[in-house]
Amino acid sequence: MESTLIKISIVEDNIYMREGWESILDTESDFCVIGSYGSCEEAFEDSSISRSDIVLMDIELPGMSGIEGVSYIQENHPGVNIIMASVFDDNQHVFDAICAGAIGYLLKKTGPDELCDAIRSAMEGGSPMTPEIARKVIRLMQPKQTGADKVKLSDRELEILKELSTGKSYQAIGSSIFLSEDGVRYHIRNIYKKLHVNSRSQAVAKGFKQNLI
Amino acid sequence: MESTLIKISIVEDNIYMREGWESILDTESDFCVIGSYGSCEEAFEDSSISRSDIVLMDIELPGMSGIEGVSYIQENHPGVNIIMASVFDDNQHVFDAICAGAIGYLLKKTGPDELCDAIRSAMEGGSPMTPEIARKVIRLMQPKQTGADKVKLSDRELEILKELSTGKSYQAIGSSIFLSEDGVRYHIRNIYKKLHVNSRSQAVAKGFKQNLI
DNA sequence: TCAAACACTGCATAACTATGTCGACTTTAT
DNA sequence: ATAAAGTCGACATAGTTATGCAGTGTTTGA
Repeated sequence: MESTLIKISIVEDNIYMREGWESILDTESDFCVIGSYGSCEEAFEDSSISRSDIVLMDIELPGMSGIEGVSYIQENHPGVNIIMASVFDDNQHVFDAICAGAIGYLLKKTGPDELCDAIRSAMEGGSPMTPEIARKVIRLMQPKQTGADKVKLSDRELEILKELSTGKSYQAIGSSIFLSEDGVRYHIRNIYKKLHVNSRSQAVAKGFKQNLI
Repeated sequence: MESTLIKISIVEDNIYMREGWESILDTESDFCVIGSYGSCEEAFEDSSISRSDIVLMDIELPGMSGIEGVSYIQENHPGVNIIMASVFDDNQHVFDAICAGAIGYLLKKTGPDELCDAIRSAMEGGSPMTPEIARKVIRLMQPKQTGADKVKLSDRELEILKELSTGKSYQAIGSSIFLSEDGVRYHIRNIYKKLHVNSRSQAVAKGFKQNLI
């Protein structure tokens, strides 16, 4: 079912790498490389990005970085699927790229076949990643608690902690959960004790850090 | 390089499904199914989970759910890699499974070859997921902002927002960043304006929601 | 049945916060 | 060169918060 060509643009400053990709993709009958650039600035002056199905983008680029490039494309041409390619596999790069809106993340050591598979997978709604990157992504999502300082708040306390994060006063919280102002005070004291804090903002911060909110 | 057997346990209540998996895995020379159970309770009475390299676990189980099972194994036998299998591919199930500590997530429609590949990939540090699940995971990580209400805080404001989340008073913040109490007041006013809030806890909450902190 | 733990209510107060207003200096853009 | 925007210092004050102490009623377990 290769009825339509997959239109691809490439942004990569290393000319050998770029030409390597081009020749790999050009030999596939269902791919069509419609743009090839050495920097984001160069790419964004042209219109082929907006017509692309897939953009293959390097992270380390002179001038505007690949991460910034992803944000730009996301803003201006949502719908274009961006696959990042990098020699880096550290958490920060992966995290930044994904948060900026990339839907896939490959390492440059990825072989020709895997590259082609990745592009087809991205077109079919997948998110191509090397297995190691996938594991990293999973680890990034998992709450990184030691388990030692894990805290159990009661349902009532959780309810009130959520209200706290909305900035309500004792009185306002009281009326929204049908409890006296002093009742709210009582629970907030206990929340503070359990979380080892002594202010609303600290409690909210801990709540977020521990995925309670 | 199949020098060592990969030890696998299965937790799945549907007997046909379970026996299907067993027979698939048994035909592979590098796999060894060391335990097979219809529920978490049954599995945890035995010792084979702790000796497993991989646990293949259903999400929908009678009694203790697969999600709870993952948490239990994580607590008691960290190091055991758990792959969830489910007919569900909705965000909540995927998210819960991953947060509980699963390192892979397959749909039950996954074929025999993919199942075997997934297990080998998990052993090599990967995170097996169907392409659709991978996309879901990526989407879960991406901040879901409309872009309209996206806010830019200055470096100074960000610095102070972080201090706010630690519960410091105006005075304390002032001395830690070498600014007068009133200077801190000035910035906090502006943070409130930009974030459309009027309390510290609200500001901190928004800061977390928008990944500013 | 006694104690202990929990879930509140009530009250008091020092400390802190949110917010308005005025003025000064610096940087950036036009 | 003038305006606009951003960063700060000062002062005032109503309103809110953090926290201590003292009760009351209910549930749970020994």
